[in-house]
Amino acid sequence: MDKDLAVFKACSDATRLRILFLLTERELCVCEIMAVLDMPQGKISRHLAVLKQYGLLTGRRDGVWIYYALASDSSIALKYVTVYLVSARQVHERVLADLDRLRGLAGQGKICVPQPSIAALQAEDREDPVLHGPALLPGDER
Amino acid sequence: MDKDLAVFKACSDATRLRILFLLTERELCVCEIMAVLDMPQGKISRHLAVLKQYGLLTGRRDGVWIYYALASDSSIALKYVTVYLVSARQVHERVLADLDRLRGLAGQGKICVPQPSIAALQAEDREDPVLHGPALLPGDER
DNA sequence: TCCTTATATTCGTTTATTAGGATATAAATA
DNA sequence: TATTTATATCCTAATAAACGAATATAAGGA
Repeated sequence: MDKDLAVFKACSDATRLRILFLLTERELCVCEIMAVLDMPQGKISRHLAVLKQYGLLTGRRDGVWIYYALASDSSIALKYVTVYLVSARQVHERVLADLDRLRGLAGQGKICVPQPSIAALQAEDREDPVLHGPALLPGDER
Repeated sequence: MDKDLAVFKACSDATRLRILFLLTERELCVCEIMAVLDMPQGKISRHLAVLKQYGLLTGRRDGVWIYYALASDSSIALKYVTVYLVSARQVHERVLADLDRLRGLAGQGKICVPQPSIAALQAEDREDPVLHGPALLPGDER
């Protein structure tokens, strides 16, 4: 029961819930989540740590970036929460807005790089500064 | 989204989660929950108030007793939580023990009265129910 | 090696939550 | 009306959670 309890605790914060909804779209790195939610880096990182600690997320490092994704079925509660997320994401205004913003960011290539390993190789071949985008320092607000 | 958030907050406490599991069995009055969980009355009442305030429970007064029951579908999250409760109640050791204890109590008739409606009928025989004032339920404003 | 970037973590403070104990209220009954 | 029972609420201390700001770490590249 403790694992289930942890899942509910993880979901009982507005920021974390928004992050979970975003991750129903695809795996995301921290800077993407920061950009969509418009929140400082430390805050996002802390919440991601909580979500991961409670077993809702997995993290995978790819170079400098760390991509987070929804964990699958680490507890009974998580199974149902996942189904909830996929279902409710099409209903809540705020979630829809967040997802729109996420897709918008991806199109402009301003934040991070969708496939960092490939992009890094391409960047070496041609000199395209737009791909790298503006520096995003911890604590930057937009 | 706020309603869903409230549901997760409501579920993110061990005592409240146990109460919710108990209520998958049937509606219960406070003293039954007290007896099963072996916790002081004020604590149980407070948690029930939280659950009701967050929309997870309904309360109905029957004489001196107030019976609480799971609310149905007051939000998207609650719908999925309810399905979770019914599914997970057969899995978690502690929940199984709680449910056993609940059934044991009912058999002995020591706590409250198993069929409150009968007690209400008995009361109606002697006195005109119209004379009774409106019931005060937790969370109601005076 | 040094610098930059992305991310994590620590620190101190503020703001919820929770619990225990005491008290209040509502209904039933004598 | 007074008493008893079931339940709700209030008060205060203890605990946990969240935040902003600052600092630390880890990887990549010059």
